[in-house]
Amino acid sequence: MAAMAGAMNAGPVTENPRAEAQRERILCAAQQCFIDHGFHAASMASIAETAQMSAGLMYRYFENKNAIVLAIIERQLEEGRAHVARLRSSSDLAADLLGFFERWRARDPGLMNAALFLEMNAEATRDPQIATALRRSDEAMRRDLVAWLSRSSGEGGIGLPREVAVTRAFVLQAFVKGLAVSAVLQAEIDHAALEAAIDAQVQRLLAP
Amino acid sequence: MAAMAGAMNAGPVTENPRAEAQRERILCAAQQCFIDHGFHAASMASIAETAQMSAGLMYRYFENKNAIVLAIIERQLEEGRAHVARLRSSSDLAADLLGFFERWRARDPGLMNAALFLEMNAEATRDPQIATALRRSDEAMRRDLVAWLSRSSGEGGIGLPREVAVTRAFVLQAFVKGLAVSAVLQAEIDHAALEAAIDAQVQRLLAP
Amino acid sequence: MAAMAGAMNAGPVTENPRAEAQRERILCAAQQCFIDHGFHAASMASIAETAQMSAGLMYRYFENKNAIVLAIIERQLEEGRAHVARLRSSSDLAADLLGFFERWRARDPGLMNAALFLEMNAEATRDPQIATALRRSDEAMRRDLVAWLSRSSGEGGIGLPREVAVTRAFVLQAFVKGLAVSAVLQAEIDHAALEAAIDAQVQRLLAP
Amino acid sequence: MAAMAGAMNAGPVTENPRAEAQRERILCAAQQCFIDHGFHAASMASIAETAQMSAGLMYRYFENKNAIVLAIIERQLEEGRAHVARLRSSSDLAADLLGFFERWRARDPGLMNAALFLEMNAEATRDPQIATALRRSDEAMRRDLVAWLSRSSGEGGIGLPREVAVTRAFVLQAFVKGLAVSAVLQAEIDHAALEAAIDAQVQRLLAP
DNA sequence: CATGAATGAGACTTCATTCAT
DNA sequence: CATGAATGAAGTCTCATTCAT
Repeated sequence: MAAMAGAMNAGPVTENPRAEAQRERILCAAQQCFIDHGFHAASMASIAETAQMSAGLMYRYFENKNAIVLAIIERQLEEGRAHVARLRSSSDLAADLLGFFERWRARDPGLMNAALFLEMNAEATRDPQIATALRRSDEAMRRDLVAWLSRSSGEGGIGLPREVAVTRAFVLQAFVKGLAVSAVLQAEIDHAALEAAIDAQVQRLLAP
Repeated sequence: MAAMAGAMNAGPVTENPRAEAQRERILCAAQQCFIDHGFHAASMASIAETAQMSAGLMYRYFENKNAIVLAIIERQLEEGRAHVARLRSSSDLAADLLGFFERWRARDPGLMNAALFLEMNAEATRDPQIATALRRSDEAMRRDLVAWLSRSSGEGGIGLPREVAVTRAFVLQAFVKGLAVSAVLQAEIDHAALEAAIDAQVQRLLAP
Repeated sequence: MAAMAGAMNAGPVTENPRAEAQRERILCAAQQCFIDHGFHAASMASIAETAQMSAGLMYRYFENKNAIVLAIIERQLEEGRAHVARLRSSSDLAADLLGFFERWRARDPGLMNAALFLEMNAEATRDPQIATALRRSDEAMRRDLVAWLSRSSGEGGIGLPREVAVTRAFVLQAFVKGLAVSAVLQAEIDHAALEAAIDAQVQRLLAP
Repeated sequence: MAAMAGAMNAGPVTENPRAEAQRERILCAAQQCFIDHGFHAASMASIAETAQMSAGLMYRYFENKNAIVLAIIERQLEEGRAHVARLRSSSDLAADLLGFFERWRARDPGLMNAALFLEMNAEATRDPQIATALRRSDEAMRRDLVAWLSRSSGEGGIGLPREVAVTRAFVLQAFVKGLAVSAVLQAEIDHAALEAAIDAQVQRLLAP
């Protein structure tokens, strides 16, 4: 079973390591360019230059510029989802929220980039493929959230009734997204006070 | 104060009504195009067609495409700020939040468009002019919010201590922004339950 | 009636003389380039240069390179058809055939170009739009031919029975096309002898 | 004579059978691709894929794409010429012409392809190498034709005077080419009537 | 004031060809 | 002998912007 699961994920990686490394190089470069200039303004030429390869070569690994955009989006979404899976307690959550905010504000490159996140949501309004990807990821995250909220506290959950958990998860997601938006303006805000406020919010959100 | 603010904006309005009408036509067209295709993908030609005028004429009223983008952004921000100014009680707030969410989800054309809002925030990351505009608007809204939160309830406020109000305002803003983001995916959500959850959030947010 | 017919043809011409002149410039340039390099090898840039305008401008008058190709094809076909309409007697035909051959061989620019004709037929094999255009023109020419062959000689026709005329028209068309193909190699051939041979062929083709 | 002709072509065949097999694979693939997409639109990559070999390998057997085109043209010409060599009587000729037409129309892969034939003639207009190849083949076929037409009927010929034969051969060639052109449009035509018409044409063409 | 024709830069993409492995 | 990754040039097309009319 574990082997199978491994095989399922490893498939493309191990099948052709060289190709996968190239895809990786392209995606990293693309991510940088998209962050710097946006999906539309970033040119294939600039991505190629960042990836240190010819523009034509990228078409061996991606059908389209659009395919690259999609891949970047999927990637960022997966990364975001991984964070949710790690939640354990209410104090975790408050700390995480504050942590995310600070890292978004600092434009930590290891995290889902806030500007990219906003742009992909805006684009979802117009591109059905992106909308589908986003919706799927959004729902998956909400499912994880609901599972965590409705699990008993003995099992590392919060112990909310299921119906309540669904709406709370939605509100929580909205709050997280809002922190991402707020982070892009890099407003100066008192850290300790913010921590208290977020903490209070979270308390209420997780209360029965 | 109100007079000053009015005077600052009124300049172009009273100077030349004809020109202002033209600007208005262009901005309406541009807003539609930007919503439909995004800031970059919308072409000057499509805006001109929507505005039923020649492409060249637009350059008589706006220096370039970027100036139109900026103007649209300022416009949307002003509109958003107007809503905040009307807040009076905590029940107002909860109802407003739910109302905004539903109208964003329905893509109500009379409201600040969610996709546009996301895109302008993303763009603020890259364009200092947009960043400044957004930051100014954001701070103004927060000031209004803080004023309302810290005014005594006898004067139609909430009566929070000033230091507390500042952070609460920030958190509240984040929550509103998050609702805008959440609205673009048009997820199905139980309306009554959401109302309850938002209400509870607001209660906490406004509690002493 | 004449006025109507005039209006019908003049439509695009008189509607916007400037635009029509530009289209004409483009088409002339395109024809030259297509003759010189073929439909595929001729670049939009080379056409633009020949037409002495920027490449981008051509897209104001034609949606596509393909649209230009199509227009050129239709144009050549119309021109070809006009010749058939003028046939009156069997001596006309023999003289015309020889005349066509010589002009094809000399690459007379005022005539349907042989290389272009071959290429468009080859392309008809792959592009349904071109196939349709060619087929329509081919059939129209054959109808004209049949009409002429089956009209009584008193009315300037040949007086063949209708069923016979149909096949003869087909064979005659094939022969004409074959002369076009033969012309591209510019073989040296005794003119007088060729005239006699063509004459004999035509005699037989028009005999009862 | 036959030995000499054989020797001229045999060079590469006997020198290295392996290499010749590879060339053959490439040429078959190229022919298919050229028929499907035309000389220009067919890519080396598609030819390589059809030939089930790497793109790079083809350059071991052909200097460049143009060399492949040339080889394909020579090949098709040889094939065409082989048919002429088999002519024996006037009834042969009429039957052959009809047969060719039907097979061209049906796009019989075993026969010189009509679209390819047209394209190579068009290209001969621009590429001197192709022109030379075509002219040589054309003349060779005409010589064969003249030989047959001027041979006495006792020796399986038609018995025309030589000067007459030259022109008749030219006209006959033109007619055959015309049938090839006509075949690409795949017009519906009454088979029996066409047979009669072709027969009559041929009668006249071979008459003294 | 208004038009829309015109330009030129630049975007995406394809492809013949080469070369390290 | 064979591969296929890599390149660079070239091709089609779009678009913000200008300017003669």
